[in-house]
Amino acid sequence: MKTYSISEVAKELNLTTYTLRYYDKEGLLPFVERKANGTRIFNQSDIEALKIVECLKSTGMPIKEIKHFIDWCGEGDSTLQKRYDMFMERKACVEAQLEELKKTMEVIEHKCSYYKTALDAGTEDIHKNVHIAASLTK
Amino acid sequence: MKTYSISEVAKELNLTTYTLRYYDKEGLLPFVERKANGTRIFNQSDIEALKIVECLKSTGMPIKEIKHFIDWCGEGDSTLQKRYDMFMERKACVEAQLEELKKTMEVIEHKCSYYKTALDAGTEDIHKNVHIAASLTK
DNA sequence: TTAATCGTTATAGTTAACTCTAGGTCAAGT
DNA sequence: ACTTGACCTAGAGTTAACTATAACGATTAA
Repeated sequence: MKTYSISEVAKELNLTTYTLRYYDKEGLLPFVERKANGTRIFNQSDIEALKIVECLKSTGMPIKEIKHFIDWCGEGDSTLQKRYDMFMERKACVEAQLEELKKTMEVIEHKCSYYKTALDAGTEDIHKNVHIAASLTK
Repeated sequence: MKTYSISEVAKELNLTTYTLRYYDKEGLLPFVERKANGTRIFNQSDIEALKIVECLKSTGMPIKEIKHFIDWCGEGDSTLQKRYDMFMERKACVEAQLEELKKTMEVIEHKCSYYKTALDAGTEDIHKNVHIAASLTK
């Protein structure tokens, strides 16, 4: 089975070796094997697990909570409900984030067109006189 | 013209007075007026400006960069291009975030169904034997 | 008049997530 | 043999964005 060094994994996942060792220290990588001298040996499933860690992180989940999930995984079928509930909660959380981000996008797009108009006019004042301007072009 | 105290603004925007004073200290609220004794007086347009600050913050923009934008606003029409460019860049940034979040959502939803199946079966092993199971039901 | 409440500043403390340094081991190449 | 480079740990340092405290002033209700 193919194995990977810590720097290979770091490169693959766009992380640093510092970060990976930090994750390990925080208990996020209890499954990673070691050589006799202590060197970490990662395999493909370790990398897949790290991708889930990164996925949870990208939902805004703090590392301490991700550790709970990792712990549950090690406890077997008795924690299936907890893990299911966790992912359902993450789903709701991401849905809310998507909604928020869409609202943010609307504001940003409004600002883009605001500044486009101002830029074309050479002055922001164009927006102050918007009613007058509208009446003039009618 | 209606004015607002710092705690009223905090309540309205779901922030704390600490945060608002912190923003002020960081140069995000140079437009806020003061009473003779130093008390801040916010008006409606200050609140609107703060909503833009919050919008920029929700795109992941750091406070120091938001300050640049605030400074540009105070410098008038000579900075219109910079401000337009900034919002266009923010737009691209939010688009990228939306893409990322959609990918995250796919992974999370996959995990939800993974754990739903495991929960129904009472064991996670169901996924290890997925090929055998598939052949049995055929 | 005095106690509470709200405001102020300056400054210190907190938290999360890294990020780095020092000092060490070990295997490979010259 | 010795240098180079990748690995290790423990622990210190950094950064952003708050969050809290202390000490003070002004306003208001009892």
